[in-house]
Amino acid sequence: MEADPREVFVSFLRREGLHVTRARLAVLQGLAQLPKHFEAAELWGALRPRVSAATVYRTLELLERAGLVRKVEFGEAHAHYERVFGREDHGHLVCRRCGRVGEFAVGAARRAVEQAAQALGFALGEVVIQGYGLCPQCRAQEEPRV
Amino acid sequence: MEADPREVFVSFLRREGLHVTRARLAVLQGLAQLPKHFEAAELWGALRPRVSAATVYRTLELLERAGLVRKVEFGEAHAHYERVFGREDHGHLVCRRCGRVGEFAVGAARRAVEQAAQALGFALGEVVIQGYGLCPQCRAQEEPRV
DNA sequence: CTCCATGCAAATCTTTTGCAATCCT
DNA sequence: AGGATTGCAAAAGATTTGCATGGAG
Repeated sequence: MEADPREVFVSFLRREGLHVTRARLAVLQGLAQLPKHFEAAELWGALRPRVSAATVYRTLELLERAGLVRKVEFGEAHAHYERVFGREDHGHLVCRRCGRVGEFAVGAARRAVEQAAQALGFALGEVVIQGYGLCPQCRAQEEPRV
Repeated sequence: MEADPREVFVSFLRREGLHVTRARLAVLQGLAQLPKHFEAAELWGALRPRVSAATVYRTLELLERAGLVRKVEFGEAHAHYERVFGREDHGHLVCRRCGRVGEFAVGAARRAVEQAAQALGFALGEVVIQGYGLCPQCRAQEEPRV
């Protein structure tokens, strides 16, 4: 089922009584042309027709609510975003040196969190699982021989 | 072994050829009087003798390198920090409404991440596992009856 | 004595907001 | 028409940095 992102977004907007505007669609389309992970500034710079930064942020929030985008923190000063057109369930391995991001499945890990949430009485929503370290490339460069 | 935090910090500073100053010790001591999780501003406000905000940030970075503090992101605009005097291994459950934070052990979950890191060739360092949702209190308030 | 560290204030940077003009429905 | 949305520029916050003065080794 999980239809075309545009469908999803438009439905979302209608449902919320919001307008389907050119700026909003431009942002949505911009997403498709960027790597899966991106920063607000990158998206802003890639848009055509141009959309103001303010609107980009405003729209990112809507896309998040619509379930098409996820905000992720990689330990840097600014936020990163992740396209979520296909609702996978995965964690991130972030390279501390070059920022490269790898993904992996989190089946077991997620279950552990769900269990903990239940024990503490939390109604669990999103789960974030991230590992920080050195990617293979930077690792090789780092230890030329130890 | 894992001695007194002050010992750890002083050793760290010596090892790095840095000075053991009054401001640095004040920050370290301030940590002990705050809840386990705190924000830079809270720490800054609690210090006596007074230490400038700039120095608080500079010192937090040193404490992080010394392994006494961990920077954590709870999805808010500003960073949060966590005291790590006893190197536990845990994840966080963050309430989206009130910000309350619960902790839980992450044995199995961590192993899953280690396994993924190995598969991808990452040299794994820190692992962050966080769940977002509603704490019991906010949950009760949220669904007065659905 | 020589650097390192601190404070202060200014500078950065990202994200948010007020408001008048403009666009959907 | 009528409320929602946009762009612009200013505001807001958190964190960082330059630089002269004071402090640790």
